[in-house]
Amino acid sequence: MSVTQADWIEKFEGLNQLPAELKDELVAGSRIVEMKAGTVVFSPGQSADNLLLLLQGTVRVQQKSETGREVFLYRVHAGDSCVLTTACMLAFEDYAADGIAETDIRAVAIPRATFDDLVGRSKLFRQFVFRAYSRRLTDLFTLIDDIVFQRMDVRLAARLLELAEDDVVRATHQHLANELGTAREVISRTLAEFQRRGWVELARGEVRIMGRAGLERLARSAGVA
Amino acid sequence: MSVTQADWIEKFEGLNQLPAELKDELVAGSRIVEMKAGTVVFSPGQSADNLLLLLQGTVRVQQKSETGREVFLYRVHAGDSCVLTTACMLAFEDYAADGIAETDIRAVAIPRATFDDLVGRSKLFRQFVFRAYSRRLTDLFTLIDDIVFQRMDVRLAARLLELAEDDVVRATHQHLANELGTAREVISRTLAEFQRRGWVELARGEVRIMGRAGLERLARSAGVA
DNA sequence: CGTGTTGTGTGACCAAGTCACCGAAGTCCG
DNA sequence: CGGACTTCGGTGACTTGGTCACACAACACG
Repeated sequence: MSVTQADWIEKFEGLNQLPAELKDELVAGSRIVEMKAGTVVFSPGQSADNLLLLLQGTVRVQQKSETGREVFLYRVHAGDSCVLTTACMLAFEDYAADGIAETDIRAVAIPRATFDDLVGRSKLFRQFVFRAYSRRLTDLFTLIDDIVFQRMDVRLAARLLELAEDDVVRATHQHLANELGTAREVISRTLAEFQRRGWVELARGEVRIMGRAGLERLARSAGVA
Repeated sequence: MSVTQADWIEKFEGLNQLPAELKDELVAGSRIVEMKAGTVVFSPGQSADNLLLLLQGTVRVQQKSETGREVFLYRVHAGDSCVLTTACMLAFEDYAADGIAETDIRAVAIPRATFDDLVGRSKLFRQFVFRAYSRRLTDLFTLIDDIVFQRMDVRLAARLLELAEDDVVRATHQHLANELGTAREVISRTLAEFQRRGWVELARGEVRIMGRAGLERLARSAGVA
């Protein structure tokens, strides 16, 4: 098992340059966890005792609004910035968002003690943590920017391209609406318009992309003055 | 001078409990800076070499959108969370927002080296930094929530109450529009409505609050189901 | 006292969110 | 198979918010 254990650390740019001694400590002090799709990975009120690094799957981070609706905040993919509960770890005060596994996931759980120790001892590890953190912040900035200034059709086009696998997006209109923080009807109407233009074909629970070109042109028409 | 220098550290809950030795190092390794109202405190592309702790005044943090307009992100007050450029310090990649002094300000500048050293050595200092950071995050979450779900009149009412000094808000409609990420016309219309209800009186460049009660009731009607 | 400049008011129009409701497509049984 | 139920998508009427164009009032300054 120690082979697979030692393995994951190399996947994280920023961690793979740690001195061997710290790598060992990190590997020894953490364990690998698996969760089913749909699991609530973390939620407000539940203090996070572990920092999670996502190895496989995706986690959706959202906030339940006071009005009961949800706001999609960001999505954590395996491999990219990956630090999931940094915020959660650091949040001594309540963390307002919760995270839900969208797929089955595998992650490395680093206990708070190990985490804190490493932050204290390694400049590289600090950089890793801080960088992930600041990426989250910039993501939120651009999200706000999008929400405030971007037209829905543009945002939807972009999101469809992001979510597509083999030019197919498996999601109900309601799901898409949640992702973009809007109403189902708006999505339905916009998709209908896309269909009218021949860019997509619609079926229950899925959107087939027929003309990437059109969607891409619209999506890129973002900040064009 | 060392008296006033040593003084500021006590103002920050979280720092004032540091062991004397580290306090000395922090004081020795930092300096106090002053800036005029209107100064750009930090901006994208300009790597922040100092962590700033705000002692006096307020700084407005905003993002210039690609479309040229501005989004107000948050405001840093002296005394409260205070960590201004944490994000900036940590942002090895580009920090997308910029900060502008709204008033004349005084701040403590902690060079990156000192900062990093302290983060490495003191658990308390780490907590201080992380807590400030997570507060920023939660602020952004609630901001997003507001933008997506809250009506403009509610948000405007709340903001007026926040900004009022002696029941007077000195700001043009354009300023208020920027704060809330909306258009001037919307503010004008909403204020006109408030005036019709006898809650405010309008004059060029200022809003006088005549009936706090009404505004407060509206502002609190937030997440009421 | 004219002449810009800046702040505010207004109407027309479009984009987006809300509400109410319907029908179509799946699901689950007996 | 057929009916009952649930989920998903479509649609029209209406409200709120954002955009555009333009008029005018308040101030600033020579």
